[in-house]
Amino acid sequence: MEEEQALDMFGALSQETRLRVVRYLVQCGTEGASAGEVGTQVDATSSRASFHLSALENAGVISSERQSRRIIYRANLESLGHLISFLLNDCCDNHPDVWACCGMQQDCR
Amino acid sequence: MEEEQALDMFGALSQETRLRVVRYLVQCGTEGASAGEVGTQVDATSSRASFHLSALENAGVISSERQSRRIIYRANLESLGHLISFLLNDCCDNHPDVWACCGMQQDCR
DNA sequence: GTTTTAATTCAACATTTCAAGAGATATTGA
DNA sequence: TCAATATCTCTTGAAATGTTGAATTAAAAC
Repeated sequence: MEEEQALDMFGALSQETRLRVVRYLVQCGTEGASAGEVGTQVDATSSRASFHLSALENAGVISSERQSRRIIYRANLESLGHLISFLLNDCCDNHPDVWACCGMQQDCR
Repeated sequence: MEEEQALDMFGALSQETRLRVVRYLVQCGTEGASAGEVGTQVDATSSRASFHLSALENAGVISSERQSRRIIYRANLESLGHLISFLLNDCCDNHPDVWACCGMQQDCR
């Protein structure tokens, strides 16, 4: 993963409402959820939800698809995985202590 | 890990200079590095380095220790590990697809 | 075509963050 | 104590971010 995208993703995840959105969308799985549903779930007005959804989409954390009059958002599990990999490998240099704090053995890859 | 600390850590990591600081400090290992060294390494003025170092310390990403006239900073590998664990478990609900993108098998814990 | 629903965009404002430099504080050694 | 070194704090101004409500676009139903 490019450093630039990692920075964008960290920025996207560093906001309470957006983190709640991500969690909710991960729960929703492949079904995803419409902008309206997401807004209701995270207790945000429609414009606020829209603002944060597009911030998350720009950072690559989630993706969207139009389905008739609604727009369905889904968590982008692939890029979230890549972000974790970036943290673990690029930033933390694959350090055993970091692995240990994740509850993993280093030889499990 | 508390959500609040995760938010703080994501915010701390979402800035280019600070991410560079973290990477450098991880490289330095238990030895750590002084504020001056870090500033030189990441090409920042002393006040800027100090500003970002304290932001990182407040977020719990790094820790510091005074050694006579210098202050030695070290990466906090434990909290970085916890952050990864938070992403993997709390946010991504331990989803197999996320594990796959990290290059790991799910049964390796 | 008009209305309804879903979502986005825009403008305004407040808040936060960042960079740079000047000055303050703490530690050491002469 | 005084000078030198290392680091932090404060201030300033510029830029980015977050919230709100109103206006706008898009699709569907009548």
